Amino acid sequence: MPTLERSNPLPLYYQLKEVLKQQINAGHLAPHTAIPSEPELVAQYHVSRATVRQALTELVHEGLLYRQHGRGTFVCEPRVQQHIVSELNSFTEELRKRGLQPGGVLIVSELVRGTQAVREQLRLTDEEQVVRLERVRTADGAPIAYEVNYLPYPRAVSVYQRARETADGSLYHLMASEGLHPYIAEHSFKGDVASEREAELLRITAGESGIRLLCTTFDETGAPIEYTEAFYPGSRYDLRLTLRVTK
Amino acid sequence: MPTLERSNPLPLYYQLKEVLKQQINAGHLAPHTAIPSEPELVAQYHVSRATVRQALTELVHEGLLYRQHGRGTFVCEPRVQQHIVSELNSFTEELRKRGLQPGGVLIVSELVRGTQAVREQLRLTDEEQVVRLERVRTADGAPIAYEVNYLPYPRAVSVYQRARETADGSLYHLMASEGLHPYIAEHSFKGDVASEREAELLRITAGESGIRLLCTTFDETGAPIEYTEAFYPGSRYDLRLTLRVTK
DNA sequence: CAGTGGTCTAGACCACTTC
DNA sequence: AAGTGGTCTAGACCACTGG
Repeated sequence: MPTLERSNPLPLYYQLKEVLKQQINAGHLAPHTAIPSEPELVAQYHVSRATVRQALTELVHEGLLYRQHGRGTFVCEPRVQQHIVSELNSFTEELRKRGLQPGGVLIVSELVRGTQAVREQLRLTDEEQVVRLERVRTADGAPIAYEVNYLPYPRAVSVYQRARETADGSLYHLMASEGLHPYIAEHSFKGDVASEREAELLRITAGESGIRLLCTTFDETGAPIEYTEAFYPGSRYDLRLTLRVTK
Repeated sequence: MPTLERSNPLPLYYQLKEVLKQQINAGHLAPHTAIPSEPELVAQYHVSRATVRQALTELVHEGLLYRQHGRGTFVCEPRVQQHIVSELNSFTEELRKRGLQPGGVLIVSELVRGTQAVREQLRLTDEEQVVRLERVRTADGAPIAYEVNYLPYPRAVSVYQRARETADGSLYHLMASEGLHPYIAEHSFKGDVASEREAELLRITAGESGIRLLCTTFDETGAPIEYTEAFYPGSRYDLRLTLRVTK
């Protein structure tokens, strides 16, 4: 059994979380089996019950454990933790999970005024400009999605300067390295058909059905930091989400 | 300032949550303004700091507050709390929010063996049966979605017996009243076109584009309790999700 | 009944932000 | 330096589950 290090700068509850996560992922704790009780964890790891409970409560929120009053704490089935995030916010990670090589082509990177819809989403005045990135996302080299991203200028000036890096990487990773941290993402989408330009870039026929996605992301304070318009052909890509319902 | 009742069977941290929620929703606490500090709340409500922190931590998880180390705790902007849930799991509530009258027509309610896909999702053997509900969902009387729900039999026998109630109400509400509580929902969807049967029921033309949705819901223990196949015409319905990204 | 998680207290020290 | 949230302790009593 691993021990927690008090000399470690990481908090004890966090270290305990990592130990439990590791045991779950390694298969030492099978789904629906009980983990040690709270008093047992207190004794095993020499921490207070409050510290144990902080670790367990967060793991419950993250969907790795569930509690039953009077019975114990149990391991959840491994259904794709935080799939929502990896799916819609880090397209590249999701593809890697599926064994596909993520990539992309940066078609246009420019500074524009933006349409009214874009300015509204990013809460910009008519004078302010936006960074506009137009991309085709690929998996194993094959085009799978058409995507246009808008970011507020000059806040995202460094993303504009390093736009080429988004072609084969994730825009969200680039944004994070520039201090732009998505916290909430609002998606709206509907069934739609490909425009002629999209069909040409995705090598499909115009009018083919797919998903039209609009997404605005906000930082922790609710300030909009990015807006995306995208088209996913139905024949190429299954979106897959896991939504955790709060009781 | 409201006070917390120690004679109230509801926990103190829960009462405090409700008080703060009410103040936020009533507009007494504007977005991005700081709420009282933790020591202040301790003094105001005569509870320990741990109790205050439990209330605040849950409100942060629910997206009503955000914390900044060394600065304070602030009110989030009111972006559709738990929109994921209301949108995809309680269709009727979502429509009401939009000022539309939700309704539906129960076309078929039957006990069948189910296709292989259905039995796999619900983890049933070849012998076990499923409850199959075929519905058209409506808003202000106009058809907006075609939906087929499958539930394990005999666990969901009471849903089968009361199937008519799902026509104008929510299946999830009926399930809840029968002890079936969705905890996780897995959705997959893609752009697709309407079949002839769907087109007829939805009064659109066959081949019109829309979203094909597959959804499996699980209870707290990870046991599958419901499986849905649905089609939303693109011309009738914008799905709208709010995803909260965990840091 | 014993064991589990659920709630709560009254402290303590620390890291971070602001002035 | 003062105030904020972040972490942690060592207790306590309660409600629920199971044998």
